[in-house]
Amino acid sequence: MPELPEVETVRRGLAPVFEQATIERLALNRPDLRFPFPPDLQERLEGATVTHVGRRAKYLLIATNRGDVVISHLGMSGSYRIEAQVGVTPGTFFHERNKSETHDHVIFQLAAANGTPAKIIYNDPRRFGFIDLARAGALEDNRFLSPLGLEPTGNALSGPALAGLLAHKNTPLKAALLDQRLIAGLGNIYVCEALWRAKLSPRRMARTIVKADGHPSKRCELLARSIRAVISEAIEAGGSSLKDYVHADGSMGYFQHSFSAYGQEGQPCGHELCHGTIARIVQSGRSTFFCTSCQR
DNA sequence: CCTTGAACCTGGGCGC
DNA sequence: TGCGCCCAGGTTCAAG
Repeated sequence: MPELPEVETVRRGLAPVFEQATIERLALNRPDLRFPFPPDLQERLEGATVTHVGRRAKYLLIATNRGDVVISHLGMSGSYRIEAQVGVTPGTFFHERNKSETHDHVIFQLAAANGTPAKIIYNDPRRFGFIDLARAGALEDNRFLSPLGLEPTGNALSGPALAGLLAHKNTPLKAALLDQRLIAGLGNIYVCEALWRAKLSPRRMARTIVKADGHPSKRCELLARSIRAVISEAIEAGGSSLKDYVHADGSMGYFQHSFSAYGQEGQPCGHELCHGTIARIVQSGRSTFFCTSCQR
């Protein structure tokens, strides 16, 4: 599910509830997700107050007043939801488990501060997500965060910067853009969308959009712009809600209605004057959608 | 070091 | 209704 725009949308949904709230209790309903939970996760979080909910690439960063930072990755199917606890009847002790609750793995029970008490619940059917814990001053040393490349938000991802990243890459563009060590935050959807916008084939070797002197080609400049644009537009739209994915507040993102390539197999290419059709191929085991006519 | 492919999981959709 | 197969937003690890 979650690529950078979805994680940013989750961050924006969680921040108002999480920030300034004290974690009264942290419930772990199993010993691990993709990896075991840090052994001291509960003792370091219970009683701590959340000071900030941030994001790096596809990672949520939940900082506390004790100098700890929870590093949360949502894998393919992870999601957070908020449950305000109002009108809980003391006699109601039986609650039929619905389907989604069977994959509630982590529950942050927040203390009632200046409002109603709430729970923030991490749910993840496939359990590809994971949680790590680091000291705020040592995030650069974290095994998950330290290898990450450029954030595709803001202006860091310029044409020349992208050329520098791709100059010696002997992989198809698709694989290069998915490599989190180069650009951090893109996933299968937004790579397909960015390549479609830049009219570049996902099969093209990455280094071929860099000129011999190391300067970016026109297409490389366009690709950098396309990546920044598709990411910022998706964030504006509240991310994409595929399948059953919804935001922390239960609402749906709507960027999926703007897909030009991803999932559009057999549809006509939307580029002006192009009469091509969107095709689906498999690259390194994953679906790629692109126009075989205009994407070169 | 570089690149590719399998593995990790569950659930939904489809054809039979 | 059930079974088997394919597919899904990501990452790590082993092997070439």
